[in-house]
Amino acid sequence: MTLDKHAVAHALEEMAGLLDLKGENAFKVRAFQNAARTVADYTGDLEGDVASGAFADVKGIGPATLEMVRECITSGRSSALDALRAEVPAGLVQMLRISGMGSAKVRAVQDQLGITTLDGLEAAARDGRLAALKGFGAKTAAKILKGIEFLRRTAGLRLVHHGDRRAHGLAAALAALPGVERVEVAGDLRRRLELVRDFDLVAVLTPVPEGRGPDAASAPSALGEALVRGRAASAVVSANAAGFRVRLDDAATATVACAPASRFGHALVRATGSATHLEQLARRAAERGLTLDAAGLRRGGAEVPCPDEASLYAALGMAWIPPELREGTDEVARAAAGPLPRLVERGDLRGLLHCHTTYSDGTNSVAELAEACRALGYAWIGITDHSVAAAYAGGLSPERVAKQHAEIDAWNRASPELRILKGIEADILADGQLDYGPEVLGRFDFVIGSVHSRFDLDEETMTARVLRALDDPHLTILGHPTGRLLLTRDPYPVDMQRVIARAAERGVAIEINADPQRLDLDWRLCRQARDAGIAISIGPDAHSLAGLANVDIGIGIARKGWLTAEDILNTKDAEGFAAYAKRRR
DNA sequence: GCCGTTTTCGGCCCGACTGTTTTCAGTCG
Repeated sequence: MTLDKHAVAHALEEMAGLLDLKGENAFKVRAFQNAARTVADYTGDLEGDVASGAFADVKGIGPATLEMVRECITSGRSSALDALRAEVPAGLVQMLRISGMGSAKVRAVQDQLGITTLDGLEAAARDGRLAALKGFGAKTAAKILKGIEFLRRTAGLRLVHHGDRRAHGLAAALAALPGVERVEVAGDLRRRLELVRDFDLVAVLTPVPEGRGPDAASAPSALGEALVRGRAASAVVSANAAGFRVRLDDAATATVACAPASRFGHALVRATGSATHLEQLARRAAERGLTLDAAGLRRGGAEVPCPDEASLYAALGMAWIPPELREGTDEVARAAAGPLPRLVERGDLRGLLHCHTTYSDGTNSVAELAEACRALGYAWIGITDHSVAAAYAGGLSPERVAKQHAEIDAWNRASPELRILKGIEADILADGQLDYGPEVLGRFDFVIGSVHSRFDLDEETMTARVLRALDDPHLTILGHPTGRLLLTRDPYPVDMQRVIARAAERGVAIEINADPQRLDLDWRLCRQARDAGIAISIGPDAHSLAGLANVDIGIGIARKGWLTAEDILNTKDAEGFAAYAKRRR
């Protein structure tokens, strides 16, 4: 088994963490982090280029990182990583994920208290031993306790794009087995929830011919065992005629419902809907003299065939409900009352908003991003590098802004088929001001304003900060409005009700930041924002060409929030979007 | 560990903030 580029990048990242914990040179640590990013962002054929030697010429890849990548790709493991794993306790690696704990503090805990587990750290934080350490104190101990609580609360969850890769890998392995006709990924992933724990799949099995006994090869338990033999799963947890459940290598489980083609629609609906959605469907069925449960859809004793989902919803007298909506809010009642709105689709987007170039912390040039967007079929792109206050990200001085604008003007003169709009992701400072003055802000076609620092303000102060930014007539879009980093950091405290009201009043759009770590605006607030009259933008927050694909994750969130093409700013043409941005000035 | 070159070792993104100190190390974005 070999590793794909994401798994290789993850291995390099883990290597960096372990080296850091060992007290290695910080630049050596960064070299592995840089290599991880280089691999994750690599758009070429990684396996082929490593084999041919071309990958050795990539900037940031040297002898040690090349060897590690090569080994991961050819053998699926890294001897250097295995050696370090044996040396550094796993609990220390977990501690690195606690906000406020870097390698220095973790090492202090290990060296001075002999603690190497989260449980041990928690006990020391509670009984005062931690606060007594040099460089620690009561506030640090309290912050670490909060961090441990966060880790426990999010344990076992994974980001949606990681879930996609894992589930589709399993689905492919299952689909390759004899007797399996079709496999679909269902469950939380199909509903496009931002975080997923376990997986649900539906498999259509080849029917057993009349008069012949059950085909051992395609019985659910046999399929589960075949997955384990093929190392796609680690163990079969349970199995019966209707399906099986396997454990994956990381303790998550995958439940596979097995159905004949005539009941595929029913199985997919069951495996996709939230519990509330399924209860509402069952009530609806009962109202119409039908029975809907795990066994199928029946009228009297007779099964109603559901070869696809539409036939099941039709039998219940309602329109097919897109999977993203099946959360048990009001989608069943709405679908029963009439057709649902047509949700936004990738093909509706004409422009791409929010991406970073080499001018700040992106890895591709303006021209490379523009070229890639043209190839993806976009008509325009809004470049938004970081602004001057974001020093860590190489934020643009006014002089660099002028240089970038000259480059964009040259592109636009030479390449009319894809227009570049001049944007900026301006920092919202602690007092709510944007970090450029009106003169510089006025040079941009549009401005995204985002909070990137001082997350520790209380809710009142933070809300006032964001409201003041919304008052700035240069602001076009409020970027990632709560600052959350899924599985890493909770949202900062901000009253989103007041933010939505003020954004509506001022005519400022709100972003769905489509970075899978953010997905912020949360889908649960999308309808409310739209109903208040707020336009929504979908921003990949791309820092590389690979990041442009974030848009697809963002589309899932927008759909989950019931948004249509008309609600989304990116569906405008370039002139329409530029005019939208100008009207507040 | 990687880069870039004045080709063999010095520099690597950096400023603000916090909690700890009582002048600064550690963390963050």
